[in-house]
Amino acid sequence: MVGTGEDARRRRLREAGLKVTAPRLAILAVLEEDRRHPTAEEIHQAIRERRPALSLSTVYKTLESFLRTGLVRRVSGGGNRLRVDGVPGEHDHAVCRLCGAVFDVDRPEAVRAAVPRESVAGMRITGVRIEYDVVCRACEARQGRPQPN
Amino acid sequence: MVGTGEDARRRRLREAGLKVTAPRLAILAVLEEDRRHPTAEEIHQAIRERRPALSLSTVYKTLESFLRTGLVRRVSGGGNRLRVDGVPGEHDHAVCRLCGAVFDVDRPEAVRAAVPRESVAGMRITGVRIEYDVVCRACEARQGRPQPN
DNA sequence: ATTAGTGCAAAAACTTTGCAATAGC
DNA sequence: GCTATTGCAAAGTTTTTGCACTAAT
Repeated sequence: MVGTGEDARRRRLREAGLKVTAPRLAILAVLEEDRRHPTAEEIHQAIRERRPALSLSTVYKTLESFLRTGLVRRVSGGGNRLRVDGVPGEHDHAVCRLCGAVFDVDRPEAVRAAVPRESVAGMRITGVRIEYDVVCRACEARQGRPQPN
Repeated sequence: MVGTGEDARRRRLREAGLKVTAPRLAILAVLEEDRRHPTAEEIHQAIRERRPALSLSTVYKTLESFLRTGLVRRVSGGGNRLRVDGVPGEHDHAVCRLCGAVFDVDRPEAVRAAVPRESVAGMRITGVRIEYDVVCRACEARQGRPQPN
């Protein structure tokens, strides 16, 4: 187990070679708690309630450093906005093609076993992302009036 | 075989319920020929050489209609820019984490067999996207070595 | 003490929209 | 002829940048 408290967050940051700062701890905490894979803007909003000083630009810079050091991975999610997944562990995502919501789904053992991990087409693999396009339940229910996108 | 000539393109458009127009044929042709999964801007540039009137806004509108009718599928590619794949057939993508280049890779039989196709977490699947994060050869050569992570 | 990280404002990049003109069916 | 599609310009979003300041190591 990795642990979910602030201590664990400090450790994760240090291990990634990043300085431990309040914005980073806060962003990491939001990513752990909010499993909807919030956009930069959403993270910013969530933290601003308690820390009004946090700037959106810091959120972007922080996500960039998290991405660069592998602390989080990118998720396509809805539209073209930046979304990341901060929860470690091999799992995949289902993205609603109508509303853009992102859901965690776990990776079946058979898939785990079959997917290449070392290299593909002669290039070294540093990560594998599997995404399912779906229509989520809320949108399925709302289907009478499909949303233009 | 699907065919790669203009006739085939006309047919694909009609079957998707879209009117056959010059911009659409041109965009479809670029997507077939340029396997780098060009961004909207790149498609625009490529076509402008021969058809200066084409507007970037038409490229976006067209890609949106292709996406909506399933003529192309979305690829995450580098950054958050819109990139699509217009080549039918089940294949996946390797995305260079440094330069954002996208390469087609085929889906091994074992993966094909293992990946869920019907539903996931109770939601109906309409498509599955598998993406490998890699460092492409050009970047590997340019950087000395990929970033440890 | 050093250097990475932050916040602000401004700029850049990317995408969408409104509308009149045009072309496909 | 009717309607979808186009092209342009303008507006809207999202992300990046420069820089002076602050805080972590």
